[in-house]
Amino acid sequence: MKRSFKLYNSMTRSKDIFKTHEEGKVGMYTCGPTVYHFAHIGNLRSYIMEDVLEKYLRFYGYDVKRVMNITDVGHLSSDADTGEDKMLKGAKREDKTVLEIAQFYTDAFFEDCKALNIKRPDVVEPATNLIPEYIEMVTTLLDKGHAYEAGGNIYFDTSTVDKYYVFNDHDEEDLQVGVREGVDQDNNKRNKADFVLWFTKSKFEDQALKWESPWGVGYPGWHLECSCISVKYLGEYCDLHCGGIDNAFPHHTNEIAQSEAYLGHSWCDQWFHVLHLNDETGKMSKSKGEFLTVSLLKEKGYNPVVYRFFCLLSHYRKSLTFTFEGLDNATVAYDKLISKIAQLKGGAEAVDEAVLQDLHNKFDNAMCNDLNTANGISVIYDVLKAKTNDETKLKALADFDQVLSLDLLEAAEKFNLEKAEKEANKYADIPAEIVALAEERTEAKKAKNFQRADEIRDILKDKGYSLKDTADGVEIIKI
RNA sequence: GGCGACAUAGCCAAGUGGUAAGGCAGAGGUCUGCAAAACCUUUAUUCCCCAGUUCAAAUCUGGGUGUCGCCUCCA
Repeated sequence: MKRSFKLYNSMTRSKDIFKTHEEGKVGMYTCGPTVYHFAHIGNLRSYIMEDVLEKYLRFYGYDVKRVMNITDVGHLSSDADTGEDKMLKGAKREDKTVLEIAQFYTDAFFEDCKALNIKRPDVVEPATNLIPEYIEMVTTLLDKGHAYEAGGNIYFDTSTVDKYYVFNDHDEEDLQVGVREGVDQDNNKRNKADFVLWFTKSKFEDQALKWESPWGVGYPGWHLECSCISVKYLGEYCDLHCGGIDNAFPHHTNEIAQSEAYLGHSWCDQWFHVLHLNDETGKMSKSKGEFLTVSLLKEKGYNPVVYRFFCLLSHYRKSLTFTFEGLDNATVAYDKLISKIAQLKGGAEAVDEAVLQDLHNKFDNAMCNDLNTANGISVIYDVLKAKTNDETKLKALADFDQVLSLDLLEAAEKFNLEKAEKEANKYADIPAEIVALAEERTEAKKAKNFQRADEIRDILKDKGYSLKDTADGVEIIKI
């Protein structure tokens, strides 16, 4: 019997049984990055968890179509006249054109994803590719009376939808405008929560990207792209929409309002939000200046996959504090895990199907309970401890790794290769004199002349080498 | 000011009414001359605090406290 997949839904605020509009098929939308700078590892936490979600849906048996946008235009820090365009800011910072910036950071983003074993979505669409679709949506919203023109811009009128605050019980009066520094009130708005669909009166003299529209030359507002890209590739119904928790309001709230107003029916009922990665000072944020990237982790000698492991060790719906101590902890745990897997010898025996099924169920049980990756990982330890043959264990690990993507088998194989190579060249960089002494010590040990053995160890220590007896002989380490 | 989430050992973390998973670190042991590695065993009478419901609460309810997030940069 197939287990039902329970997933927390931010819209209902409860763990619900996952459902789709079309049997067996999932249309999944992910809010992609704004490509004005490198992604930091906090951004990537969301993409890692969404990747696990996507892979689990496939593991479960769904046919998944996943769509992601790339925000390369229109993401302003505010609708008011002081708002900055993030892309433009990035371009200025690096003395490049907006398009160069977009291309560079899009490529960088997918490189980071690759390092973290995040699969590229089936469809990746830059926002600037769908201008005609945006114009069509805004036109329809104006025709239906959901939008209005004021002060040169087109706004969405949030008072025209039945329920605007879908994720929380905000009271319009209690919303504070300008909580953040640098955000001012826009007096063109009829309601506090109204948002811009299309800018025609460009606030930026040097705005690089502008398009003709029925309302004059301008550019789209930020929220429009996700609605249009989703409708274009997934049709009128989106089964599952993902993103970081900070996007729930206003971004996702606005997407829902405009999409439903445009389509005339409900659009997406299931929302998956990943909580933030914090550092010791709070939320990790690009605007604070310093932020951690994948390449920085690599520079410091960390394996990016270990960061993925670190993320999977905790639940996506809990904020996670990043510390290097925590990452070190994860590194040790990961390396131990890999060295244990490396000792498994496959191929000799037949897979024990009953045990394999049992392990599979255990893993599936953890994952179908709101994607409990921490429990999923502890099933890896269950596999290693299971009373069964190595072939069955390897099969089970390969099974889980379709979802976890922790390189369990690949890293183990690499571990063994490196071990063999190290064994073959173990004395390559060691002077012959030292090797001779080490061998003499081994002989002394065999002859139970421990005094001489320790003496040689001391001599070698003075010369800058330490000895470690291993199962395969003696290892000489340069200090 | 409003809205929301979270609080479990030295650290990370699971747990969704039936008597506290797992990992890291620590302790003890086995094995090796000693180390190291490996393996085995062990580590929370109690889950932020105070009431309440119940035969039974980390789990449910009410009230506190603390931390974090959102309220037009963010994932």
